[in-house]
Amino acid sequence: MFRNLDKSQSFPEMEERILNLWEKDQSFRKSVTARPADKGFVFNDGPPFATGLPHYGHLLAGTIKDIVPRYWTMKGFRVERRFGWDCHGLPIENLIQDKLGLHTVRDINEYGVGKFNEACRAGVLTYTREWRKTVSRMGRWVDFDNEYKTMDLSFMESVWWVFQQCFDKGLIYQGYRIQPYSPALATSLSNFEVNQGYKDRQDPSVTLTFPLEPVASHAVAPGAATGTKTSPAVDGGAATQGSGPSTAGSQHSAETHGSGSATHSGSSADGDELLMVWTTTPWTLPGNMAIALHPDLDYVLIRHDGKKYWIAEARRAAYFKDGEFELIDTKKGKDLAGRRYKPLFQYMPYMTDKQYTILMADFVSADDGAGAVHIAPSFGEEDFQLGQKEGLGLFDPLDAEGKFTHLVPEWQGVGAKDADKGILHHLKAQGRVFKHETFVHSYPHCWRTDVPLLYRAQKNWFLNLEKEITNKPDDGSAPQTKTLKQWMIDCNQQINWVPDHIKGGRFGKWLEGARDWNLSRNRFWGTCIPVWIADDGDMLCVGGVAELEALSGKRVDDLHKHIVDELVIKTHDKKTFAADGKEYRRTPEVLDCWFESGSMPYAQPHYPFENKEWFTNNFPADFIAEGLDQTRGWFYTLTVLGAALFQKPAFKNVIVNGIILAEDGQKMSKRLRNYPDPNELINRTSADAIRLFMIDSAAVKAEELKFSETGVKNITRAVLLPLWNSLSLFVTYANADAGKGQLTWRPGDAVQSKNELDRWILSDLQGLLRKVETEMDAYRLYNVVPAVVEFIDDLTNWYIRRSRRRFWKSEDDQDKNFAYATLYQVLVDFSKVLAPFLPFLAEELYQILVREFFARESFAREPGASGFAGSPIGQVDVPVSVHDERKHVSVHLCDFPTFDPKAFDAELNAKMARVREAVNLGRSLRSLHNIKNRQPLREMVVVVRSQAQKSEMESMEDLLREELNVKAVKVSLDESSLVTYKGKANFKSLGARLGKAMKAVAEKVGRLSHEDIKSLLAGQTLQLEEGVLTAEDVLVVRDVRQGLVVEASPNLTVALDTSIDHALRLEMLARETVSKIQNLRKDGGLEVSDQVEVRVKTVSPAFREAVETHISYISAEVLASSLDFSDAISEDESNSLDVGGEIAVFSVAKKV
RNA sequence: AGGUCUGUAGCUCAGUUGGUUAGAGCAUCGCUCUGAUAAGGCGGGGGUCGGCAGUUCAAGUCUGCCCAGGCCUACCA
Repeated sequence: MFRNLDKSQSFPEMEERILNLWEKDQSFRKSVTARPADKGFVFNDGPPFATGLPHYGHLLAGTIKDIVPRYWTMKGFRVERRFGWDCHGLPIENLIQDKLGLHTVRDINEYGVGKFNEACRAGVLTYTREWRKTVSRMGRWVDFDNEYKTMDLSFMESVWWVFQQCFDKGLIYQGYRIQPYSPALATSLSNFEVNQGYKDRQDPSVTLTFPLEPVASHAVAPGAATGTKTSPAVDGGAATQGSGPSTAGSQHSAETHGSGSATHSGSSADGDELLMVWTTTPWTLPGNMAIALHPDLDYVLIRHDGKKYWIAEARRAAYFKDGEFELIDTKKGKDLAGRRYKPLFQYMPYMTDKQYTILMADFVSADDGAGAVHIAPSFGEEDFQLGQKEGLGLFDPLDAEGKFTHLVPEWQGVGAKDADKGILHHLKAQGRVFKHETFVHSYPHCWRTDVPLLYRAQKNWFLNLEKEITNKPDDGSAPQTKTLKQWMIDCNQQINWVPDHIKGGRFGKWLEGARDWNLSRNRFWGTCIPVWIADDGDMLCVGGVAELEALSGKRVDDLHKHIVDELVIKTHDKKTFAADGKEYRRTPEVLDCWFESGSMPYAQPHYPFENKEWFTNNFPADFIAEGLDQTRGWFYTLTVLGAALFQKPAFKNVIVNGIILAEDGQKMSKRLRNYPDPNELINRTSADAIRLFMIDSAAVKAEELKFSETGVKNITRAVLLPLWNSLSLFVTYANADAGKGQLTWRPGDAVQSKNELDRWILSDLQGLLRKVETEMDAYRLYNVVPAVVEFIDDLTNWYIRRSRRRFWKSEDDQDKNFAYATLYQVLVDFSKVLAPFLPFLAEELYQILVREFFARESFAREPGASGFAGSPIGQVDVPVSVHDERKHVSVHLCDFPTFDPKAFDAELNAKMARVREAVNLGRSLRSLHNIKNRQPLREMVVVVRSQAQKSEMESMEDLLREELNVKAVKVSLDESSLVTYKGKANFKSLGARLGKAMKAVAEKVGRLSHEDIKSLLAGQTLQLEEGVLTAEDVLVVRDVRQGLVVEASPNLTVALDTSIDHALRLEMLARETVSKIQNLRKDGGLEVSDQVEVRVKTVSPAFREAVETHISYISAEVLASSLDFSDAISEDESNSLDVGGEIAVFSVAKKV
């Protein structure tokens, strides 16, 4: 006996039950430990932030992260899955800041870093319970009990080790980078924060003029003109290299103001040339150090209003109308290189000969402005790069709050942006402003305080991607030396990306353009940069707790900032062991928390402090799955550190999922409420359906998915319900037949059916299996659902449809045994195939068909219990604890079925496909000619294309007769009487051969006669001017001959004889009668096996004759013990039948 | 602004090394079947394959430019 299915049960309820079962049985743990420890499949889970609730994006990624490990578990691998939590970083710091009312970095420092950090620690896991609930409810098996957290001591210790590895390889350095800086918060911001604050603002748009020094003096004796300044330049340059602009500034403030008119003395004929320069940030002008031109752009010197201006030729028209100027000279940018100009201000120390000269830069364009760029290396990315290249040094006259310092006395104490006006006013007075406008552009603002950001050079810790690394191949091959970046690019080539285009596209391009990674953040709650620095600049990098304890002499059980900042390392002379007085203090920054995420493969197993051997065998990971937004995030940081430490990729396979949008195509938004709450939807529809819906979409190949509830419902209808109905049919009949006890088949018996239909569905299942294996091995999840849907269609709409009578009223017990054995086998195997995708429904199938059944069997074998055959119909209540030890407790502990070539029969599949095509053509014919299926027809003709197909089709004659309700099937090879042939050129075969003659031949082929094509089909050839035609070169088009009921496809031609005589009409009425009585049985709530007494009232002679003629057929079909005519039947809408005006009224009563 | 992905039926998407009647599912309309009933089947309508140019005997498919949308990146002065 199988458990009788509860018709009113919902899928979500079933899922809840399965969750309890898994919990009770410890199925997840068993599924892991049942597989050998030395056959691991490593899955790494990217840790989410628990500062918010899980949304559909997480559910999608979570589903992928569940399906793939479940699949490989069933393939025999041990797949450990530990959940992880990302604990550090700005999201939690911001939350806590809001909670505590701390607005700025200064506020936090005053509040106390220790208290602040402890508040972060206490608040970071707020939503973990909700996460666990939702993730589990979706059916995801992941270990929450052994979760890892990035704030764990062991995790942070491994991160230190990773940092130390990089440090020891010389990859870590300190340097400047231009960063967005919030003057209000006195801190630099991350890109993420910057992107939140873009908005339009008005800024000045100013064109300035810079007088050039005479070319002669410069060209003849460049040293002479500037000779007096050579020595301070060297000093200044050296100073700025190491310790920044402020010290340099204070040393030179007085003596360097002289460049103006004094050096401009030799005002020659050319001395009045003015270079036009455009800027939108006047506040950066006190930091101007040079002007950049593009070497290959043309610049023109023109005279206007008595003055001479240099401007990019392409920009000239934007400033000077035709006819209002006189062209004096044209030069390439490179011909102006090195010329000196008169600076606007004299605040800056003199640091290098290149200061206040024209430099060459490729980034200069003539798209707008004047084709000349003002360079302030402290205040712009490109300015900084150029400054580095040319050795300009830095000059940043702003304090921590973005206000000018004493270095710029006129505006001392004024905020940078606020100084724009004053600076412009000053320059106008000096006659240096050619044009002053205002324009609106998108500019980033501080997302917390709304003030415009400044871009300025900040000192940071970097990972050097250009540093060379030599690997240590473990396969004995020769070591190779490449830059870290090149290693990253090479490692990427070894990764299997799904979809493939990410490898060379988005990710590959990003790698090629990658720049040194800024690792430091001036924040509080994170893993600290483990570098201690002495007053003389000497650095110690600490790589673990034991090391820190040894160096500091203190016990350490937490590595957070407020703890380790207190630890001062005092060193000793290596010879005398006397304290040498050097004190090392930790550099204040914490690490970018992406560094922690990228360290996850090492930090989760606490490598190398623990699990050393395991790690050696299990790196890189086999599989990860994350969203497209991780290209610059986790995918990148994993790759950088994998390449830096081991010159290997950190993962072998990755599935990249796309963004989930709301049904309306908009982003999902809590405010707009344009999507259903995930938990509510799961409880309304089912996790299985949601899983399958998400997997059956482009979202598993990095494209976006419009989440639609209709889509989820469609999955329920296309997959869950048909499967459930199939199970229901099987259980219903198996239980009914079990009560009768005449069948020899028992669940678990091998299928030995000779029935072609049985062999076909088993073969078809093998085809599915092979497809699923192929796609899963390639991580193409999106190809699985279509194959599953197709199989379900084969199963329900052909196998079960065709087999229904075999279960229902087969007189052949042997064939019935075959049918049960086959359907049982198919359902059990199918449940295993579906298990990774539909973990709940697959489990329910398995529990009902296998585990519960065998539990009852063994229960029934106990004294006093009855066996399978003798059990009463109905559910036998067996405690779950009683089960057959030979059977796995869960489908997820089973092995994934392996493809069996012996059971796969491609020819049989093709044959069945042809028969189904014949049936479809026949159905189509009936439909087109308005002939109901219940009307039997005399004959159908099937024309096939080969002798082999003829005998094949003949062997399926019974099936065709039954399916199409025809009395006889004639299979033929000659269709001449049914269709006429026309030809169409086969471009594929002819095109390559004929080339340009193609068009002419195509036309000739179109004009070929019926006979021409017939002879081609018979194997002859046709001679044309352009060449010889064979059957292959012509696609045959079949035109149905007038007046015939014929349908043709390339493979088959089907004709129906539609003449209906009296006998056929009676048969039709008999079938209508059966159908009507069956419906009345159903409406009357009768059991499938109930006997009935039927009475009929009719005045129609045709009906009377039909019932009398086919009384035994009708009685047998409807299980009627009696069938009588009677006039004493009260008629209503429901019990009367009207076929073409012939009317009958029925009464159906259960036989007592 | 740059990079990248996407654009095919009302909707969601397939579409092989270029080959001539461009497919499927859903939706819709019509017909139909059924002791699997939260169903099932058959058929109809519905397309200038985002646009323009090019290569070719032949372009949804290849190339170039443009348009639209998404994502990532980005204050080019």
